[in-house]
Amino acid sequence: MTGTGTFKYVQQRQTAIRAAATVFAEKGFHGACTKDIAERMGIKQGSLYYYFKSKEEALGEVCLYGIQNYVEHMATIADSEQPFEAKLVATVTSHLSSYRERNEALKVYNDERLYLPKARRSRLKKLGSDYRQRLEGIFEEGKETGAVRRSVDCHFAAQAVIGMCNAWGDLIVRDSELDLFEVIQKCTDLLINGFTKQS
Amino acid sequence: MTGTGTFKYVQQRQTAIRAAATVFAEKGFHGACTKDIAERMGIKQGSLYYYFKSKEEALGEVCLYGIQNYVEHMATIADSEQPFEAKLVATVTSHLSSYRERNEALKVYNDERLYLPKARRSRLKKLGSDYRQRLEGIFEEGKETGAVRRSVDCHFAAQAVIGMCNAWGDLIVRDSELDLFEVIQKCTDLLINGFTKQS
Amino acid sequence: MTGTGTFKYVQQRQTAIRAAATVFAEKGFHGACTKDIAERMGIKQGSLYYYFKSKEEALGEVCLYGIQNYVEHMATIADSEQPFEAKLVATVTSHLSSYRERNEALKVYNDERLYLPKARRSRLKKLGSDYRQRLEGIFEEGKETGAVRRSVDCHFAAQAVIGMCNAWGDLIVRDSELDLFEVIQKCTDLLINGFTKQS
Amino acid sequence: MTGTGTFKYVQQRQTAIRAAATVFAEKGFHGACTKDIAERMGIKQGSLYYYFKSKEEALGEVCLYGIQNYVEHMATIADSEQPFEAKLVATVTSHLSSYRERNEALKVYNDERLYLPKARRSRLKKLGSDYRQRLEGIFEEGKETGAVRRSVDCHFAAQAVIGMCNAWGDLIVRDSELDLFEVIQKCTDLLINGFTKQS
DNA sequence: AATGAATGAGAGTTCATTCAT
DNA sequence: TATGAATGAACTCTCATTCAT
Repeated sequence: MTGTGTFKYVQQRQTAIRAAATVFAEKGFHGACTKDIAERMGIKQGSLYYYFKSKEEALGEVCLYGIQNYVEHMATIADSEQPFEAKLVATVTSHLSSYRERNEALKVYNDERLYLPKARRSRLKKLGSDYRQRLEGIFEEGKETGAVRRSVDCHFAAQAVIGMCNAWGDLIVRDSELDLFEVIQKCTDLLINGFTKQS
Repeated sequence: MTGTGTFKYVQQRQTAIRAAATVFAEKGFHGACTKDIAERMGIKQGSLYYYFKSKEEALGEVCLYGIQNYVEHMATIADSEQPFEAKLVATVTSHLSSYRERNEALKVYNDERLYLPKARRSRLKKLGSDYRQRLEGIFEEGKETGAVRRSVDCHFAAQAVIGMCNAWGDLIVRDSELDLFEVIQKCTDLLINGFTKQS
Repeated sequence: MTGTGTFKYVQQRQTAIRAAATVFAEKGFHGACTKDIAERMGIKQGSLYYYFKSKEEALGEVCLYGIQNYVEHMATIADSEQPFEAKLVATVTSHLSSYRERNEALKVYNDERLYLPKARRSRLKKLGSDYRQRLEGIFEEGKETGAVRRSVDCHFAAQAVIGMCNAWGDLIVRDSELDLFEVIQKCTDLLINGFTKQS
Repeated sequence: MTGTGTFKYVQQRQTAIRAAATVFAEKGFHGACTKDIAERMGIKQGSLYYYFKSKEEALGEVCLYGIQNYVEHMATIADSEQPFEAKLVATVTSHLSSYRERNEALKVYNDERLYLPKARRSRLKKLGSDYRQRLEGIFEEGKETGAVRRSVDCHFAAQAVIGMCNAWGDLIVRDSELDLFEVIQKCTDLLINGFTKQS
């Protein structure tokens, strides 16, 4: 790996990451083989190793790519000056939209990251924790302004939002006909109002 | 294969299924190897094939074991004579409790079933659909009795409940210290009331 | 690797070690391939791994096999009650005979042991040092009894004997027509008398 | 390939040969890789092929470089007008000094030459035989002048000298603290007088 | 004179699976 | 009912080599 800096190199590496994302998402890390990845980007199997030191490194890069900018989004949302409900909508929108755009990479992050070597996994974990903590912060803010019920456990709430988004994310990835905005709207409605009739 | 029906045979097969569940849950179907499964139940690799025709069959059995009685529960719940909210609580309770008892098998069903050959997968799918449809039914009933808001999309609602339960199920499997009943209570609270202040 | 204790297992493993010795001796560790080893013993490549965890382990076993009983011989010789010259003859005989019997394994020990992982290498090194030290001891004894000139450096002498035996060992392995006893006799003659005319 | 004759080209090729020598000496021919060689001389892997047609050719050049001038030395020594013992000292000195200067190349010649294609190997072999024959000649001369015992087998003697020098050469390469002249002196002492007390 | 990119052959290793015992 | 031994296919990874630039 010499031409690490070249324009073409950087570009091809991106292609490789996306190809890996697709294949890992479909077959899982262990079920996928490097040949599939290489073929998907139009090179031969061995050539993949010009871009990744190992299959594992490819997984790492895919995971990183998957969450990176969705974690960044969250920072923007959390720091913005909006009422609670707007922030919640923004969060769900960002999260689910990510699934449409970086669909596979995000799915891979969720399902396969645990096959990463410890060192790499904990670096990613930090990013994930940041995300959850900021979301918790949004709920706490909501409690202070009175938008959120006092009885709500903010830690639980953040986890639940993430869990639900990921569950729907899976469905979104699998079924490309799903109307993204409908899902977003219904999710936020559930999170805000629950299913039962308001008295 | 002589004593296929023997008591001991049946019992050992159950042991095998549970061993497979554990191993598949931890390493995924492709990441796991038959040797691991065999060792976990104290027999040698080759002997596994006395109980399963193939690794794939083992996966099938695990998945079936994973959802079987939780689907049956649902039938009971749906057919019972209770108000909407009670049925919802019962559903969440049943679903999450399953994760504590058959934890791994259920996780395997969720994460690995797609590696099953088509025929087998669609048989399981039917069970899954049954489950979702009955849950949808509960929501529709709720609407009729006025317990559920008219604006709620029952299909979406059922999916959302399942998604959230699975997301928490994952956490439950991973972290055995989580208080199951607390989770159940908070989930139902969210589903019923949402997070925002009731007016 | 289960049947570690079986008779057949132990026997086949020995066969494997000898096959590996032959192949490593001929092509060197890195130049050899596991397929060659397997074929030489009449099994398929993959089956080799029933007997060795890795190619490297095979190398380790070959090296051990190569020096083991020749180190043991040396202990017997050193502890025996013979005059210096008899011990020297015995040493050269034992060393060179080993090359005829375990020819390849010994060659492999000499040429390839440095490709072993550190841990294993140092365990072998200890055996080698033992050998040299005992040989040194023989020379020191020789000095005391007056058989060896006072000016001789015993450390150097031991090293030289070993070096010469290995050099001839190589030739012996390569050329199976060489008369072993002639070589032994000439070597000891050189070591005892040198090449020049006695005054 | 335009500037094949250029001064810079010739010089770089020498650098390449020496780099190859070092790497082959350390890892063996098959254990070494062209990337290592390239890196050691500060160029990229592919660029090596500007200087060598193949890895094998590199090995050939290294071997040649290794023995060339030490064979030439021998011619000078053999043709000189000196008594036997002086010639023997000169031979040992030349041989062992070579190890200090061209250490790796000579080691490579000894250990790896057999991986050369036949044609090239036999060309080198001729050089080696020349060397041995001239050395044999020295011993025969010695016999005629009465310096060497009549009972000595000249062919064996030459072989033994070479063998011992190579064995010590190995140690010299490995341990750079060894006092070269001490080794030379002790070797010649052994070859001339043997280890036992002169009567 | 040198390099980045790619290739393809082959290596070591793993593993589901089979089968005689 | 279970096992030891073996297999063969698949997979990851390495590397000598090529070639346009």
